[in-house]
Amino acid sequence: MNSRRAKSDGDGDRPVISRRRISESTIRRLSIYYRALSALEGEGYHTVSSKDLARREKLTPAQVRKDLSFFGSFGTRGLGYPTKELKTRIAAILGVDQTWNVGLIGAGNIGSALVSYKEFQKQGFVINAIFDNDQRKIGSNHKGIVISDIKDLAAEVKKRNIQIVVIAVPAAAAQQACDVAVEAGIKAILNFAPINLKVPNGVTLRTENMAMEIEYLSFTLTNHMRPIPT
Amino acid sequence: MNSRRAKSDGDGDRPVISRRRISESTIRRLSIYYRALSALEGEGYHTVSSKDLARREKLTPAQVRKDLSFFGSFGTRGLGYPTKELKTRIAAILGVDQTWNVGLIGAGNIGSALVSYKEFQKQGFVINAIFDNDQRKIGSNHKGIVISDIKDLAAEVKKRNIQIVVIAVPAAAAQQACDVAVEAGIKAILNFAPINLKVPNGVTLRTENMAMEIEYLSFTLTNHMRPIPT
DNA sequence: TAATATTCGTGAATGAATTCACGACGTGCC
DNA sequence: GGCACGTCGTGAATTCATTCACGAATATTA
Repeated sequence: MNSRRAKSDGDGDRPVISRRRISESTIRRLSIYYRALSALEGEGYHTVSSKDLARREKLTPAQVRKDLSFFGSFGTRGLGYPTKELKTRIAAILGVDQTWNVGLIGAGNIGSALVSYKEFQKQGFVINAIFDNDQRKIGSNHKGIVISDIKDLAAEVKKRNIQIVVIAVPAAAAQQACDVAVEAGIKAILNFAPINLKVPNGVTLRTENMAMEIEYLSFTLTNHMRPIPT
Repeated sequence: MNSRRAKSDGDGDRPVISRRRISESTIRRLSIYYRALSALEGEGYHTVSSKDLARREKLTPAQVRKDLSFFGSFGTRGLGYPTKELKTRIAAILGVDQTWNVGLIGAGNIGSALVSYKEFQKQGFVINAIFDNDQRKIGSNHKGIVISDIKDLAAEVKKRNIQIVVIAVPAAAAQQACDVAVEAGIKAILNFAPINLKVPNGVTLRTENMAMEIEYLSFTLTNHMRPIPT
């Protein structure tokens, strides 16, 4: 049994991110830079150096420069980066310069919290459909959004042009919810259930496992380790 | 006759960690193994091989073995790992074989959701104090827990032996909440505010940034990248 | 018991990410 | 202009993480 990783995407070879493979860490840091730049802009800074940015977010100047260099040359030697313009550029790279329609599966505790989560809205992620399979919830109004039957997900996805689905159902129901979303053609899923979901090639899945983070804390407390900052 | 060099007589079988630096990724995977083992135990497996575990969680067998080897030799050659015992061992390493008292700052949407989050309770993380600075909320009862004034945090931490604090307040108030917790002697903080908090040495901070995860999705959609599984 | 099949544990090899170090370029001052 | 200084952009060096590969130990079967 040859279990070497098959490169089975031979069919439609997409123009994968033109240049090089960008590491996950780099993308995460872009989010960090983006937030920092928003703050710096508010504080009135017109330019910012890699050193400033690094100190502010506890990174190294070299890393900031290297990360940004994957996407272009945005800085001016001797001066730094233009705050506002860099923010705009990063927004375009991350895709937060547009509005994304988000569908939420699960109208429970976490789901409800996400509907009101300001940070999502601020970045252009708009939840405009909620799905559940509980007949008592279906039809009721939640923060201005009527809760739909999950059976109607495919139809709603099409009607509302939903591009991202957030799964906030119990672990036992998560895979099924995921399958429904995939079946409807969704290519990006954010999962809050503490379980490893299976998705086909071509679908991006991110799992937000809150239990994992708190277990990390319990590990450091238990082992009296020197803490590792985020 | 021992052909291989005998283990250096010094640290032959030390169960204690701290020798080598354990990487963050390894700790995260321990959480994954722990959850997988719980499931496998429920499914009736008495033993599990690194291969099984790896396939189940989309990792490699070598990585599973390497991760576990940092903490000891738990397996039996030719057979695999004893499911139940390994689970117990990992629980001890992660510190989820005990109850942790958790204080929650912020009785808003996210805070409320966390109080009801089953996975926390299941792993022994018990929220037994809630703090807020909104006078209208203070004194009211939330799922059986009376909401306290954040001014009383230090006293409650002592009284209830709280070891972990979860911050679920708006970004603008997060650093202040964090400072109060640190001042009260808390050594482990889980932060849900989308901001980089400053903590002194000796305090472990983990930040759960949900916006960052959804931005990752928007990045992949924007750049038509090949998805990277969680 | 002996022969074969599994699977662990781990040093070595490889690969990936981070940091270093320096040339190039721009600013600001005299 | 000329000089001193600051900062970017990036190949090279380094550090860190993952995977390979194989000996040792155990299970299984005949």
